[in-house]
Amino acid sequence: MASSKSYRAPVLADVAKAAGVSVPTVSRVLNGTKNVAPDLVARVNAAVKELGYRPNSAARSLRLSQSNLISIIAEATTSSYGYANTLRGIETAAQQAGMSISITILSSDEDEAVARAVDLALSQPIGGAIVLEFRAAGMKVARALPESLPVVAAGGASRPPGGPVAALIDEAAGGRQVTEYLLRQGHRTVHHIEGPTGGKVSGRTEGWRAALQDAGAEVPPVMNSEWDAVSGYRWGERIAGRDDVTAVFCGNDEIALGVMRALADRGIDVPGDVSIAGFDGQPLVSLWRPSLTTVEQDFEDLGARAFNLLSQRLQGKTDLKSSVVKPQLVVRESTAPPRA
Amino acid sequence: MASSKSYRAPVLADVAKAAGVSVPTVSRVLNGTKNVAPDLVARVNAAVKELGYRPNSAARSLRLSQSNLISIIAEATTSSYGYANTLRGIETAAQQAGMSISITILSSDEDEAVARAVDLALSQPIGGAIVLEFRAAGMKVARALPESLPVVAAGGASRPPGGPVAALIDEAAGGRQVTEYLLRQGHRTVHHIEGPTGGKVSGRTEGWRAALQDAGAEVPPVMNSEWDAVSGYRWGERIAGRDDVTAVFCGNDEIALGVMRALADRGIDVPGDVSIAGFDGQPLVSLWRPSLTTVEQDFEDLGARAFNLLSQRLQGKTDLKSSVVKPQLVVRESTAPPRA
DNA sequence: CTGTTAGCGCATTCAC
DNA sequence: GTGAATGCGCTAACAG
Repeated sequence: MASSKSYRAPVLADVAKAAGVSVPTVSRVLNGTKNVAPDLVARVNAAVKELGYRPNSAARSLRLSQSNLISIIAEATTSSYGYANTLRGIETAAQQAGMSISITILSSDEDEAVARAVDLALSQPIGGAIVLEFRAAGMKVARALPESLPVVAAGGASRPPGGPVAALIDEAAGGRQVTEYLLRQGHRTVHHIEGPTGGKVSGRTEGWRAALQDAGAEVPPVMNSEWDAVSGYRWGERIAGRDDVTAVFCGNDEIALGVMRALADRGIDVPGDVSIAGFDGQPLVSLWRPSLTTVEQDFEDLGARAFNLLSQRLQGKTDLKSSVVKPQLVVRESTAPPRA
Repeated sequence: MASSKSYRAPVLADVAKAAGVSVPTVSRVLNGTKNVAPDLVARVNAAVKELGYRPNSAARSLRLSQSNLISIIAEATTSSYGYANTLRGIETAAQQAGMSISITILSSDEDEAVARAVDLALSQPIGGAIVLEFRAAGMKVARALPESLPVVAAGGASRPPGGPVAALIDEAAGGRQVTEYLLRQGHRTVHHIEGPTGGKVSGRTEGWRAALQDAGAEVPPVMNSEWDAVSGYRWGERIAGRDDVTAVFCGNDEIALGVMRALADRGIDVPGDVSIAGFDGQPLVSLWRPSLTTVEQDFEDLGARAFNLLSQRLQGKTDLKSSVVKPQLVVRESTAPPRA
């Protein structure tokens, strides 16, 4: 293989010379244009393989002013689960389509950070972008991107109209499912610990509230937490002292685990004294004791849908509808009817 | 802003015209070349801002035959923790250096999958690559990449000489630490559940074995598992029946959690009857009951080091030494002296 | 200090 | 069918 001292990657001209044809002919063969004599095709292909030729994508992008690189712009998340899996979903779908992905992480939702991230993303020859938005700030990014760039959003937030097309998780449905389930178990009401929503109303919270209202149950004040388990633990400590709380729907699995640990440390039984439910469906929560009832989300599917949407936009389709993934309630040991 | 019907991104010529100078002058201003009259600099900068000019990176890459895009090639992992955090470490470091990352996931370690992944990575104008190798197959990728491309490896595996420079986690030290600690607690020996190693000997296993041998302790047969918790659970079921097992060092946290759950389901007390230790240091394991003793690894640091190594190679430095991250034992509730 | 010229690798006109 | 010429946007060399 390549082992000469100063190695220069072969270009079309090298292939053309090796095959004894002209540069355009090689180009035609490589791009599948018809009207090339079969024997020339064979000679060109042989030369390509012989030299290990690879098209120079910079030149290609320049010439065609299009690219098979798409950018993913994502908020930094402490919880890696949803993020990593959505990414995997996008990457897998992109790979099948022969496209590459680049990723840019947003360090915060401040304007300056947004601008820097957008600059960086745009510093590559990208054909489109996917904005990953599980928390806030995604809209800011979408707005900062040039209008000429195809953009798709992916995430759980309920979206105001007018934004880019999106692949969404129907979080409201998930919040409703788990709340209705807990009410059905006989709880008078369900408390809710919410993660930081960045000003917007979380779909999880919407669904929870709607379910309570529909059932005529009291809607207790929302408890505000960070997304991590330590914050959940702190809420667990507070809940431990209250006997009006019999069921808690937590904004994500980490919070739920933190709450459960705090309750356990204080000798409060889950689900005997309090039922706890999470949101996300991280694989590990099924091993917990008690294993966690939670709302599972198929993040890989979400990622795949986002890519497919973008892919269609890239092909010029314009009347795209947002794609919605339904989360699914998984009942485990951490929830039960209230103590009689 | 841009809202005309057919929008064409401004190019240098547009800026030049707007500023009333020539194209190269604009280029000089943008690239910080000295020897440009201050008033021209000002006019150019104004025009740039006015038009919202962004350099076309495809043209730039083509002209300079270099790129500020680097590719990360990673094996698909079920556990997202180490992967996601290493990625974040790389991305953060890259972002500070003004570079972008693209990522390609290896679907398997078969030759064909490797070739496809390499092709895809190389289909972008990348300046270098980082191969993420926590399991096997990384060397295959490194070999398939052109020799002219700067490559750095990152991961935990002990590396045969001759490969690319690498940022490494000293897994052997971690395995040794945890094993020595358990022996010090009074265990006669320490059992070990190993993940799939893809033919190589895991550093974790090496360190474990060395520690036992140094202490003159018996070296029990290694138990082979997958990396996931369910596989761990199965080993837990088997261990539950054995009273010669008093301490188990698991290849990762997932396995450890699986083992603990299996033991708990059978009424076996951890750490009273058996001590369990993990490897990785996922944040959630501190919330477990009992909380898990484990070997923490700083994956973000690993990623940052890998990028820095690559960055230096990109700047032409050639005598680079691999960089080693020391993992750290964190003792929690899941380990204790054996029952007397 | 500034503008003119040239060419990176490729795909696409256009002649033949 | 095929080859010769052109230009995508940019920067490095050259002249002035």
